Amino acid sequence: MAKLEKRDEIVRAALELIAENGFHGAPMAMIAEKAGVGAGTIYRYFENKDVLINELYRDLEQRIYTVLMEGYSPEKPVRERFIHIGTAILRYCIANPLDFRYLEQFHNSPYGVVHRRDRILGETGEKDIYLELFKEGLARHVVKELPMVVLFALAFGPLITVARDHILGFVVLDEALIGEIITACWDGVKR
Amino acid sequence: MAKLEKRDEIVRAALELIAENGFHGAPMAMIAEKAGVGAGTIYRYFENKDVLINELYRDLEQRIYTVLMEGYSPEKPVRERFIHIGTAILRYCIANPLDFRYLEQFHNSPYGVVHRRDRILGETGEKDIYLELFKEGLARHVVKELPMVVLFALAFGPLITVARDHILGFVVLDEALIGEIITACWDGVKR
Amino acid sequence: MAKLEKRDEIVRAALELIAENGFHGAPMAMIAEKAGVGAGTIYRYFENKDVLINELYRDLEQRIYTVLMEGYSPEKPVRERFIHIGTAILRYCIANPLDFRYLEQFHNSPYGVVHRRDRILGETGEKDIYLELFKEGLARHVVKELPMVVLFALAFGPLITVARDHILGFVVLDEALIGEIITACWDGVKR
Amino acid sequence: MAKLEKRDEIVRAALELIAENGFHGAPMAMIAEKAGVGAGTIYRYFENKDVLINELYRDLEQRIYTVLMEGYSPEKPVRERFIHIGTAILRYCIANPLDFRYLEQFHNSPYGVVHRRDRILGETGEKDIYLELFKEGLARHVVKELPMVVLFALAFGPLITVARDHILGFVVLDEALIGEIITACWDGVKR
DNA sequence: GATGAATGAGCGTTCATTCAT
DNA sequence: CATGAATGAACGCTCATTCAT
Repeated sequence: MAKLEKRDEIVRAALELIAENGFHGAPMAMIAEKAGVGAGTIYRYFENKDVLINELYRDLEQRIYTVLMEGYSPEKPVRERFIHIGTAILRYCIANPLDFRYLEQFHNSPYGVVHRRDRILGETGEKDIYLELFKEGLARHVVKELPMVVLFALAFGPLITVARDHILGFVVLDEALIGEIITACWDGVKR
Repeated sequence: MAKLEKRDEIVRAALELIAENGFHGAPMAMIAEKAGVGAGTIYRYFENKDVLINELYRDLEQRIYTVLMEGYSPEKPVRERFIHIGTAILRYCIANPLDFRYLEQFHNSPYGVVHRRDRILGETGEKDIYLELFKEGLARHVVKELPMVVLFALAFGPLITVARDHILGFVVLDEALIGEIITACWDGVKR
Repeated sequence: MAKLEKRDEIVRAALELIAENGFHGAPMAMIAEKAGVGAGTIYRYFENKDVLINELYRDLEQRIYTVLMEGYSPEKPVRERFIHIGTAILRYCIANPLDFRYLEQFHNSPYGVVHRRDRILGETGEKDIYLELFKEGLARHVVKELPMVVLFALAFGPLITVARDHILGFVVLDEALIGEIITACWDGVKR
Repeated sequence: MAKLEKRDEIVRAALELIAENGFHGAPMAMIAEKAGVGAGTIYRYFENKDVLINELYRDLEQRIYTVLMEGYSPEKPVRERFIHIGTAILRYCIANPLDFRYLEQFHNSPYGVVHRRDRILGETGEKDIYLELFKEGLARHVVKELPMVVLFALAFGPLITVARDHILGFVVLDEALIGEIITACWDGVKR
């Protein structure tokens, strides 16, 4: 097994276990077993469990960013781009429930708070697409004049909630419904 | 210290520690110390940690329900009632950040999932106001024809996100902004 | 409730709980509840749990001694007296399984060892009947010339084992079988 | 320390502490300390305390069975075989007092009851030698016509009692006395 | 005298991390 | 390098005992 393969196996195992059982439901020994490596080996790739959790998050964020950007054209109107991203996010969560569950575990934990606090200055990641989008929307007077953080909440908040409800089986999101949801979010954001 | 005082002290300590550090950042011994009681004493009031967590949640839910219902008039139009509740929720979260953090910890955990699943059949609690409200809104054709769960998400999702952002200091919610946010949520929900 | 009644209630409750669940299966609080007294009250009658356990044992021993002596005539032949006592012991164990279970718990525990060690000098209690009986048996040359302790083992050992087996339901002891067992024990002891 | 050595050290420490102080006088931490290992290490070899206790019992039973069978010839007369086994048991108990004390602790505890109940159907282990022996004895009309359980009691009960008395120092069993005791047991059992 | 709420030491067990092989 | 056995601090919880009422 090559070095990168091994790291990958560890990350995959950690993702799955943490997504399904939360942070305490994923002891290092269990991650190691699932990854097919020795328990000590994990520590060659990640200084400790915290680092593993944070790097896994960063990996995931990067992966999602790439997906969201597929077919994204900055020339299109704000509304269309908004719908593109929202739809992509929802589709991704539905197609990758483990990723979504992991992100939730992460955001709702001390890790998430620290992460957010770090973001406050140098914003990076998927939020930035929204940032750019909303900046343009504000300039063109097509979105409401609200703080960026609020616009983000109006656009993103409902998506998280429905994605969770879908994964837990409380609602079934098909393409039609996804479309309606994103439109409704746009209604909340648009001027 | 009277009997009820002691129970209260335990609940307060648990709330604070769990809100700030999550469930595993709040060992029973630490809760006991913060509450100023012996470790064993907690078990006179709560059968075990799970029970403590669930009762604390129920207490909180009850308290919030009472606040939300203050000044609520079922005769008023759907829109007005929607705004009343949304505003009350946001104000509560801002005024009681520990309560809000606790609710988040709870909802994003196995406890929360069980709780939600229980709700699906015999719905009870504060959500029911929304339920009733949206049912009427659907009957009067003033809200979008979407599954109840989705309407909840559109109405509630952004509130959670902005409340968290406020508590973390990413935005300052004043009365004016609260009003604008709730109105925007209504835009997302209304037909 | 009179003072002696209360003591009695405590002893009865302790006997039952310890007999059925062993020493750890009988917390002081549970004994108190079953006895219908406050937990602290037990400590007015018994200095601590060890004392309670030992006094309970002494009570039991006394009670059994009395029963064994019923209809016992020191003038009768050694063999007849042997059979009288053996039969009485077995009947008692069958009729009072809780007492028997308690005695077993006691003997097989640090308490029992201490108790036996205390006995080594000033022997007292039910064993003494045997002691006297065997002394006479030796003098009259009707029992084997073996150390007293060994005679005791030959006479008493099988009774304990069958009593336990009866209580656990592995054999049913009726009067006929009891007679055969005691006779067999006599065969072991007699010259 | 090799792997098997460590398991052995744990078993030895547990045997000694439990034999001397009973099950609750032998906390895992104390066993670990006596064995010269960390507390967590025990759990690499035994799933939990119950498993440790049961495996230790099984080890012991196996060891004793081997000793009892040394020089045992199934062709010899019933009486001779009875004496062989009885003598071997008594010698073993005297030579290995800790083993004997452990067995007593085990038999007089919930573990022992479960074990006995298991035996009642599919009998296995050292008792079976007696079983076979007594079956033959009954067929040849050399032992009394009593239930198997009672024959066991007559043969085995006194041995337990004298072994305990020897260990506690109430009697000194030399080879001559052992011979007399076993003969006396045979007197109890034989027709 | 009687009570039972309060205590905290001690239990069995888990798991992130280390380090000899 | 990779390993996984070993570690021990920390956890949730119990219960004999005390003491204010």
